[in-house]
Amino acid sequence: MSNNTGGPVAIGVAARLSNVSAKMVRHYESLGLLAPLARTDSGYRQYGEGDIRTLQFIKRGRDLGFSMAEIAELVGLWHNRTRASASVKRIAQKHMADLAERIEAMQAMQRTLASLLTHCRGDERPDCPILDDLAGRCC
Amino acid sequence: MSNNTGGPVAIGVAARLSNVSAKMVRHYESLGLLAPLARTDSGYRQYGEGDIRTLQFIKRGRDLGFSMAEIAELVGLWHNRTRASASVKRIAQKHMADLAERIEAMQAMQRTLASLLTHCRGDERPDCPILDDLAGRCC
DNA sequence: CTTGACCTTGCCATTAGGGCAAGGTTCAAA
DNA sequence: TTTGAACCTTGCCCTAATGGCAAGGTCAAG
Repeated sequence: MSNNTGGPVAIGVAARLSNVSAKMVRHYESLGLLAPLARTDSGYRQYGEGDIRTLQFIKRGRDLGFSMAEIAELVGLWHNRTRASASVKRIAQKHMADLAERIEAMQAMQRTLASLLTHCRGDERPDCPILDDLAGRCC
Repeated sequence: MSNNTGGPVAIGVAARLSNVSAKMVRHYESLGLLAPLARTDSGYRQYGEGDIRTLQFIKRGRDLGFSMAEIAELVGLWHNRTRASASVKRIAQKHMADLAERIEAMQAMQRTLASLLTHCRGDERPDCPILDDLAGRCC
């Protein structure tokens, strides 16, 4: 069922199957996220199905905004059959909190900018409340 | 009214007055955001009031999330008395749009994570819907 | 045998800074 | 006068995740 597609593949195929660039596939390997890879006699890396699945796992984690450090932890837990799901949940909750904090900071910027934008005519004339604010509108 | 605090100051004072690290003050100079600086005989940089105001302008721009490239444009417009406020407004609107896009991407991550988190018990047991999702829950 | 697509390693660039090191300067206190 | 602290200088390395390029080796089809 799972090895019906044949043996190991080269990096280009692994990249296409995981939707990760070959460059980043090598990078993830250098970060220790992949088990030691087989090589052909000529030095080409060989990726098995487990490697492809790990790459897909990493890709999905990146798409959800996890840092590489967090993904390294998650991959470790994924490969550890005696993990506690609490460990995974803790990482995900921390990431949620990080996201919330960053979103709030950006929303605060948005609010200030929105206010400035409503006051700026945006015409040919030089007077501009946005520049006035940046220059310290209080003085 | 404006030069009542005396002449040029050294980088540490400029840094404190603008709330920018001395390191970044030098960096902004290297980016061409400051007018050519005077130096003492011994090579110390000397900052005048205009330089301090420019540093404060940059700081405020950074706090609002503008990139250095955008700030360089804004500083140029600020120093240009014949600018059109439309040019400033265009930059600010572009930045607003960028912020909105990034916020939406992060909110999408949040939604997915929130859903996964509600399904994960987070106890001692290894089964974890979060890992299942990362591993490609469809298979 | 050639050509083109693929692979290898390695280095540089990006953003907006932080940090450290080695050395020169300034000023005030002892 | 000397000394020490606090300040300044340049320059180099580090971050996170990724793109890009270059020089060279490999493989398969024509």
